[in-house]
Amino acid sequence: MDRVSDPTARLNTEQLGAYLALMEISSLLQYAVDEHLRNAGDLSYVQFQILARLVGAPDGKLRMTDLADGIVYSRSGLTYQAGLLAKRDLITRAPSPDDERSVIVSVTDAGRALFDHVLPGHVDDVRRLLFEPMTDKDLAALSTVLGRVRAHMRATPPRSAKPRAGRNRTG
Amino acid sequence: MDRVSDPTARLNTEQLGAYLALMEISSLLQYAVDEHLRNAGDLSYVQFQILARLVGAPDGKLRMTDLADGIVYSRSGLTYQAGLLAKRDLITRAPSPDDERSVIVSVTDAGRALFDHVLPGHVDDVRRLLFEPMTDKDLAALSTVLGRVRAHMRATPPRSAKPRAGRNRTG
DNA sequence: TATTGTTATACTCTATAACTATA
DNA sequence: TATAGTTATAGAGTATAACAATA
Repeated sequence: MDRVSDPTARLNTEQLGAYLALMEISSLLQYAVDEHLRNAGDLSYVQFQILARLVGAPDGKLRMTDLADGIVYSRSGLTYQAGLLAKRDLITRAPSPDDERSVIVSVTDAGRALFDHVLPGHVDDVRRLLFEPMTDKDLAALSTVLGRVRAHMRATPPRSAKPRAGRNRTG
Repeated sequence: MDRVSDPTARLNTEQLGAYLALMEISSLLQYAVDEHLRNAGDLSYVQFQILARLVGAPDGKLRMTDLADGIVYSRSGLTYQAGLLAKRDLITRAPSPDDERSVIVSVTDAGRALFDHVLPGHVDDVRRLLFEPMTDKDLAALSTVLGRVRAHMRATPPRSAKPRAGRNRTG
């Protein structure tokens, strides 16, 4: 009985609808965006995110660890994706001078060029699919809610709270 | 110049933020929900969706094609997932009497039982992560916007409009 | 010919564990 | 010991194309 939320509670009709709509929208959007990135630059969404972070970083450099944070991956998954990008000379990797354990990832000119090449279509997809049907009020409302939810999720025990014993969530 | 949307347009700061928040939220939610379904019932999200549709269908029966619609898959992907569910006796498959080409999928009692077993924790995850931080007004606003966006996406040329010649989306 | 579905196959991605090297 | 990252490996999921059968 030390649960924060009550597992016997239901979702009301409006909640259920919103949940399903959210998942459908993000799924369709992801699909569309993925396909565009693949066609336009042979990039997966994850690879695009890596490039985006690097392009937005000071000097176009970040440590592997910094890249991993927020991109959901395991470190080995990031190594794999970074390996693909490096093979195409879109990024380079070099040991950090400060901490020899760390690896500094840098976008190359080719990486920036590809990112710039792909970005307009990406943005266009998002605008066309997601924002086109919204009014300014819609956008403002959406921003408010999503911001709140994101903050809540980030503060919520990081996915599954494994350390806790006796997780009987389905009883 | 026959584009509906202008590819040179940018996303403003608020749009970009909302887009990133949406993707982060759905990603985290998907991750959490996926993990729960896996732990509680050894089900992937897709398998859960298949069961959910069947449970909600008249007589617990649907054709493969009906199942495929909306679940983003290729038909072979659906066959694969249905195969996994059938192997566990959670569904059965039989040729349709009406149209011998079609396959009718039915939930078994075991399938219903597993779905019922897993549902409360699933719902609880969604409520805890997504709806807990929302006010009633938030929910109402979100529903409105998402509903509009979903309708727009469904009406929009089904992902990538391949039939169109000369798709230069990244120029 | 078009539709429904399966199968074979190849590929991508992800996760785990073992490992190296530095702090 | 803890941290940063890689590698090996195995498994899940997906897509494509070829196929069979029915409409």
